[in-house]
Amino acid sequence: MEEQRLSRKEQEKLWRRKHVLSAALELFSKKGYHNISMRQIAKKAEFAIGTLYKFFRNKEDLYKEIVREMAEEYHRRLMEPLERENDAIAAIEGYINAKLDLFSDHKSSLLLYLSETQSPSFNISAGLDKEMQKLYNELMDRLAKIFESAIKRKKIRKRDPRALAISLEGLTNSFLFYWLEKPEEHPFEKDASTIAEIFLKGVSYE
Amino acid sequence: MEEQRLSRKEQEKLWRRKHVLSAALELFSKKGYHNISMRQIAKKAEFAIGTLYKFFRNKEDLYKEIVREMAEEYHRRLMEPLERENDAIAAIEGYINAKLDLFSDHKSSLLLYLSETQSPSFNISAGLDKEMQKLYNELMDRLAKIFESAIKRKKIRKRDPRALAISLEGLTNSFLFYWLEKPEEHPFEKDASTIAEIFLKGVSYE
Amino acid sequence: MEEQRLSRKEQEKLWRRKHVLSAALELFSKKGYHNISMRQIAKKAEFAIGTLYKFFRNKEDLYKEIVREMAEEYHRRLMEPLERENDAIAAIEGYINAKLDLFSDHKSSLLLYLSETQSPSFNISAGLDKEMQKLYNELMDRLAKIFESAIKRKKIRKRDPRALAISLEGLTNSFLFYWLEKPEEHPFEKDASTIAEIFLKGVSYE
Amino acid sequence: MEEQRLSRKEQEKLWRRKHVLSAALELFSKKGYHNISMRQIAKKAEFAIGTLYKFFRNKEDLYKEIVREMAEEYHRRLMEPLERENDAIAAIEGYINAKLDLFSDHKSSLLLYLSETQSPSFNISAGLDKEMQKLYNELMDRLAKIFESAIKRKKIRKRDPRALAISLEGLTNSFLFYWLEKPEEHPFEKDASTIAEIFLKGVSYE
DNA sequence: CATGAATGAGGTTTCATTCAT
DNA sequence: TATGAATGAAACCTCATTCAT
Repeated sequence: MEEQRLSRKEQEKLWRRKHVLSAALELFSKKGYHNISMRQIAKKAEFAIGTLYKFFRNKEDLYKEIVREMAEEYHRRLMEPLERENDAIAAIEGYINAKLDLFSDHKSSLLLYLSETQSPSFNISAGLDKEMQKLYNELMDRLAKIFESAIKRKKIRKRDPRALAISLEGLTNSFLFYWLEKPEEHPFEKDASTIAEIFLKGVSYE
Repeated sequence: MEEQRLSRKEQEKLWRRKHVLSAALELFSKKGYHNISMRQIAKKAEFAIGTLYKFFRNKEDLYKEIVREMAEEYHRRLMEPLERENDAIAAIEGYINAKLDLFSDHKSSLLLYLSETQSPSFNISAGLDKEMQKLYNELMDRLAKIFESAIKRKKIRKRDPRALAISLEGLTNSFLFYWLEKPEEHPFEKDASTIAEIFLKGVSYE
Repeated sequence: MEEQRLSRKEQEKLWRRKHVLSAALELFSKKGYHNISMRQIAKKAEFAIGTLYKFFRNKEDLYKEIVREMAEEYHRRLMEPLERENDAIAAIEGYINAKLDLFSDHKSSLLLYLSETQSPSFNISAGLDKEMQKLYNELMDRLAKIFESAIKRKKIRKRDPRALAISLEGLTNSFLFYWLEKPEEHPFEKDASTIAEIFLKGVSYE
Repeated sequence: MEEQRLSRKEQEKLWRRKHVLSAALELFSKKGYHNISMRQIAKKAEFAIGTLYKFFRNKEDLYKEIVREMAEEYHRRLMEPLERENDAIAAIEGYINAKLDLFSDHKSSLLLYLSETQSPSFNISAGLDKEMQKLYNELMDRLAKIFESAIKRKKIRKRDPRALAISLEGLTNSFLFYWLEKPEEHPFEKDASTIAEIFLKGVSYE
């Protein structure tokens, strides 16, 4: 609807911008920010270097945009089950599933994402920290709220809801990392239910 | 004792080398490998650039050495409680405590360590991967073995020991990261016992 | 004609490349490869350093290209009279003349050329040796063949044709070097005929 | 006799100096001035770097000393037959023989020598030129004088004696270079007599 | 006196960014 | 508007030379 307002030219520009972002993401996530040059991005995106600078003020901006978009997509996909499901257990299972899907879809770009969300200290995105933190906090708050209500309804044992949220994050991350790094090993079922079971058994009332 | 064998000169050289490593660590962990120049390291270490190259073949070598030393210290400190304690529960509590101490002592350098152990794909330490993986696997194996025996002795519920090891890793990491990033917030007791309780309650019989 | 195919841009690029080569040649032949920096070449060619690297992968490549072009020109100019003239004597006289012209035109660059053809052991152009040797051998073979046929036709005394070729090389080089180093001295006529006479009287029948 | 005046210490110093020169010569003649570092020379000579600087003011000085000594030895050895022999023909044959011996003895270091004598323009030995030129001119003068007297005695045809000297230089150099670069090929007898015959037949009466 | 650790100027090379076309 | 050649700052690294021991 509202995008109708954009002229064809603006539409095209937007589309080209996306194209550049996607090319850059692929390269960055394979080799890292510092090992990819603007020339390489330009080549992959099939634009001239100068054109990239029409879309982004500089390399850092281009990078920030990638991280921002990634963060937003991830946030959207992880929030969705948490907001859709009424039942706490279902919400958590949905969340774990969404995270697993995310990891499967974006294996390599994930490292980029995590290096940004988990170690804001020495990354490129100065100034992005706050935005990212905001999204992350939203997610954690939402998780905490779900735990809080589940505790009230005696679905899970009484514990600090924030601590539970952190726990869930930790569990999912560690399993997903493990699977990411060792795609071949199968000591146990490699799907969301493994994590869900461990977490839920751990926190549930008998 | 055995270090008596080193001449004063050798001792001094070793000390100077350590001095450079420590200066570099501080810089790298604050800004990352690519954002720190040899000139900056030289300045911080109060040596001439050329001197750094007496100690390390090149920048990459210097970096690898840092990561290697860090990894070895961390491994040592985390393994220690696991090998000292006979009781599974005590071992795990000891492990969590050791990890907390580690995080407190080496806040910033830790990010360097984790960026190496957790995302070997686009880091600098080509060839260091295997060493690091070996240490990490040793740790995980040791944890798994402890869980295995605890399960046999019915101390904790039957689950895949490897999965338990991964879980513990995830839980500790997420809490410690959380505390690292938000040193001011105290939604719950910020010590090892919080994690230990969550983990152990989750996995224990009744 | 065929160069019409090159676009104006390509033409200009080629021209600029030549310009760099010529600036570098002048510097190298005055001070030698190791005593000339890329910065100096850039300055002389009135380009930024970075621009040099658009034309040549690195300093060595730039140097090799100079030597290669020089060798090819020299080869062309020296071969020409040998292939044009049917008469052995005329061919030799033509060759000596061509060499004299060459020396006059390219005084300084010649030392570069000779330091490459005559002492392939410790020069920069590893890998260029073979090419240069090939050209040089072609020339010597051609000279030898001319002598062979002249001997058959009893134009010159019977001797090993290869030895005669080497002799001619030696004579011409020594005179030309002599003239190059002492442009002012005139103990005898300073032109091709001096060498030709010495050589031909030496080898001819009566 | 006169060296008795030198104390043992001075003798030793002199001896050590020679040792350094010889080590450096070996290295320089294999790889060239710019590809050999003071460290390498120190190592080969089994001295500390600092010690080299007791003997020579700097790298260039060390190099000049090598070239100077080399030039003096060569000069001595080439002059000797020219001054010993009374007969022009014998003197020339002796000279060619001496040159051949020289080339055989000092194959590699010769390139160093020739790069200095033949292309004084871009070498390291700034200021050495004059000395070298003096020695070289002495040699050429002596050769010229011999030719002059031989012409007077009708041993060889009338020609400019200087030109004959240059010719002899050229012939010997070209053959010796040829043999140096292609030690395996034998198109003709590879000894002094080949050159002597060519030269003498070329210039002689009859 | 001999040593070699330390120095730092200066070399080569890369690459984000600009701007004339 | 899109281009990519040109730019030059700044990176890594070497090595002749010095000087405290």
